[in-house]
Amino acid sequence: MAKTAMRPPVREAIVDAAIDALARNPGASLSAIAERAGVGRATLHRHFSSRADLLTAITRQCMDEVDAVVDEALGDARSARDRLSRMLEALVPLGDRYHFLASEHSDDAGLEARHEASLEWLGSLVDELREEGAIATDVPRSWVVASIDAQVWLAWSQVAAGNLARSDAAGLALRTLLRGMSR
Amino acid sequence: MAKTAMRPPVREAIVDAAIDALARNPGASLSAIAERAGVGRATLHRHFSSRADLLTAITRQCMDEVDAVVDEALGDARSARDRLSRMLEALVPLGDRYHFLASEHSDDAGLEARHEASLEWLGSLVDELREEGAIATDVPRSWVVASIDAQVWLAWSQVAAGNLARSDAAGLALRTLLRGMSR
DNA sequence: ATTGATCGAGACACTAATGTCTCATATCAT
DNA sequence: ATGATATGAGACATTAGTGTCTCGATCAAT
Repeated sequence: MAKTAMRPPVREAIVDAAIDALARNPGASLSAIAERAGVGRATLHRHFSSRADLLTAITRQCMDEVDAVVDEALGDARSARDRLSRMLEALVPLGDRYHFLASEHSDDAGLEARHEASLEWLGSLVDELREEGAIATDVPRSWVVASIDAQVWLAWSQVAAGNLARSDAAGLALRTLLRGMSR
Repeated sequence: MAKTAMRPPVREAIVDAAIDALARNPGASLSAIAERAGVGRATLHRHFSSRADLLTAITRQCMDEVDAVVDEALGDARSARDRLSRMLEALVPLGDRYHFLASEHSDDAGLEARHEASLEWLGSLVDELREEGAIATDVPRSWVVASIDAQVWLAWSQVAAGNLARSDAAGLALRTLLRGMSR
C-alpha cells in the first residue's frame, strides 16, 4: 500500500502503456499492454471493450495531447519559422504519440477527418514557410510535410535510444529541416 | 496456362511478395503473402519451413541486393559526397527492401553482425563526408546515419504514394541530406 | 463494521495464424 | 507416352490472441 498514496488513474496508465508498447511494436498484445500498465487483462477489458476501442481511445488521446501542446506552444509565435520551431520543441518529447498518429490509420471516421485536418494544417504552415522564404519553392509540399513527420519521430527515437540529449533533439531536427529545405 | 510461358521462380516470387507485404504491414500473415505471390500457402511452406525461416531468407536476400547495388554504384566514385549521391540513387528504388533491413532485427547472429557492419560502413562514410567538409562537425554521427536511413525510406514511400516522380526522389533525398547536415 | 465499487486471477469459448500432412493435378524432361 | 517433380487445395492439430465471465480480495466512504 506504499504506492497507493496517489490514486492511480488506471485508465490513463493503460493508455500510456499502450502508446509506449505500440510505438515500439505495433502488434503488441493486450496482455503485454496490460502487464506493462501493471494491470490485469480483465481490467483492461473493463475500460476498453475491444482492441479497436482501445486504439481509438489512444488515437483520440494522442490527438488531444498533440493539439493541446501545439496550440500552447504556438501562442505568441510571429513568423511561420517561429511556429515550426516551437512546434518541434513541443512535439519531439511527444514523439511516440505523434508517431502513433502518423502510422496508425483509425477506422473511426471522425478521427480520420481530424488527422486529415492536422495534415492540412501542417501543409498550410509549409506554404507560409515558403512565403517567408524559409524553404525552397521547388520542394514538393508533401515532401516537406513528410519530412517534418519523419524528423519528429527521428529526433524522439534518437533520444529514446540514448544517442542524443533530450535538450538537443528538437534543435537538431529544426536545423536539419530548415537547412534541408532551404532554397 | 497463358502465363506459364516463362517459368516463374516461385521462391523469388514469394520473397518479393513478402518484402512488399511486410514493408506495408509488418504483421502480414503468411496467407496474405502467399496470395500476393500468387501461390498456395502449402507451397510457401515447402520453400520456407517457418515464418522465421522466411524472415531470415528475406533479410539475407535484401542484404545481398543492397550490397550488390551499392557496390556496383560505388565503383568509380571519387569523393565521399559522390559515394553518398550514388548510394542514394541506387538505394531509393530499393527503399522497401532497405527499410525492411532497418526495421527488422533478425535473430540470426550472422545477419545481425552483417547489419552492424553495414551501419559501421555507413558511419565511416559519414566520417569521410565530414573530412571533406560536406557536412557539419557538430552533428552527431548517429544522427546522420539515422537520417540517411530515414531519407531513403522517405523518398521511396513518397514515390510509392504517388507524391513524387521516381526520377526526382533520390536527388531530393540527397539535397535534403546534404543541406540538412551542412556546416 | 458495512456497503459498494474496483481490481487481479483465472476459467472458458472463439478466432486467426501457423505448421504438417495428404491427394489430385499440372508441368517438364526424356 | 512416361515418370519425376512441383504445385494447389484443403483437412488437421496446435498455438496465441481476444473477449466474456465468475469469484474472492482490496479499498474507500460511511
